[in-house]
Amino acid sequence: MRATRVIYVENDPALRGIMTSLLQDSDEIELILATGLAHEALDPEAIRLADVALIDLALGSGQMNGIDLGLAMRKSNDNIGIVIHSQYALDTVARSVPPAALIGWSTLPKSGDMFIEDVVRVLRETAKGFTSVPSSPSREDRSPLERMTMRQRAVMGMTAAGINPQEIARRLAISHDAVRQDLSAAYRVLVPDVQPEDDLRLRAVFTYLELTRQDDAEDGL
Amino acid sequence: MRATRVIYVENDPALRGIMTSLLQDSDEIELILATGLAHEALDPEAIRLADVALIDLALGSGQMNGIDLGLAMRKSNDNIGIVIHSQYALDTVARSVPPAALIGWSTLPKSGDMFIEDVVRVLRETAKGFTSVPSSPSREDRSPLERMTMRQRAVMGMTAAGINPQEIARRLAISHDAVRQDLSAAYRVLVPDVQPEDDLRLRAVFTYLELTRQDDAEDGL
DNA sequence: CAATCTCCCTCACATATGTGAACGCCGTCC
DNA sequence: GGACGGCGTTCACATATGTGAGGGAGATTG
Repeated sequence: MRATRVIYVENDPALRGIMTSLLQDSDEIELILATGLAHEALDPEAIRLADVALIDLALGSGQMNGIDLGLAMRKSNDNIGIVIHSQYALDTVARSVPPAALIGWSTLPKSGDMFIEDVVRVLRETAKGFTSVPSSPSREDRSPLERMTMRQRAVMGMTAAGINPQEIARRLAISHDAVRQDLSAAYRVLVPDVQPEDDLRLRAVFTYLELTRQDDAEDGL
Repeated sequence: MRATRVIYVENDPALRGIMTSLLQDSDEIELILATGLAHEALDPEAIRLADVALIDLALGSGQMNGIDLGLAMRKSNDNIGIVIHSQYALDTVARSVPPAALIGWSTLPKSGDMFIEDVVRVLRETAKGFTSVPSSPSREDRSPLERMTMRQRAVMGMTAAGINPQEIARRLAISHDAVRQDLSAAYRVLVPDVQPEDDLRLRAVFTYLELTRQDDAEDGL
């Protein structure tokens, strides 16, 4: 089995140095390019040779982000694997990359206790076309609050404060009908399984308060 | 007026037998459960149906006392009346029951010359929410909760639990119209100064929860 | 560009809600 | 006894509420 050829793009020189030497020590990896500059990583020749690119998500000001860089590299090599390396916000990958182009994309958290073996494994599997992007808040499994629009949240918030729909309409400068539509939509999200004995508005307010209270608690962490 | 539904808990089989037959003879009383065992009296279904419980204070060794049993029954039915029956130490009721939970509690001395009519009267009044323990608040300065009928509290309690009026009507076996009247009356007490921007039902529920939560806090004192 | 999506808006309609009015039923108080 | 007050019940009626249907603007995809 030949070594997996890797392009490595990392903004931070210290981290780049460490990872570079670790990758060079591995005989499953052939590091063909390591750089901190996006435009250096866009060398078509290198990209065509590479099996996979390990790219920092935040490449610093004045440079494109790692996702855009990965997409750009795909133009020179349809089948290059892209591993996005970041400390946080790895779910932006799932949101930013068109689903059809997502084959062969992975994310790799920058954690303090990472092992080079794991990095190597992710690189090799992504090079083979495996996709492991964290199931991001897409569609079904977003939290109820995330599944509501800004204005639906505003309307629910005011309702939960005991303000009636007409006053909400006045304060938000929208029609009474619009408020009721927002409420209705919010109910669907907050009370997905309405029981015949439920007081819909109260149930919705209770779940809403529960959810926002939980958020407050998380703010403190 | 329909018969007052009673749960009777008395340790002493002899007394229980006599009282049971006396209560059964009264057509103002419907005895739905008579037992000497606290755990039998904790049947949630019976408690929910009952208007009032007549409970011996000293239920014998190995059982909780009548006050604790009464408090426990309140967990299945917030608004059940509790009449504590005892030969002595009736003032422990006032000391043991949190003041705000004391609505609808009465004491009944076990005297040799008691008339069944008196028992019936105490049961019926306690069922209606009347409180007759040593320190009963005067009519003038009653808390909002005390200014509500027992049934209004029941209706508000269920509303605050997110149950809609038709289901409340079904569970309390009263008409939908009656529920709405009770709600309306409760709103007047709980939200004395309605602002034009208020959502009346939500405001009332919030004050109600506030008031009953205060009761919970006093439990810890 | 056309096809979708998403959000927002309006309209219509079936119910639900809040409340005044009026009556019946007890108890209480002269 | 009669007047009275509180509670429960029912009725009527003006609004409020919840939701389906459908249309429009703007962004995204193919």
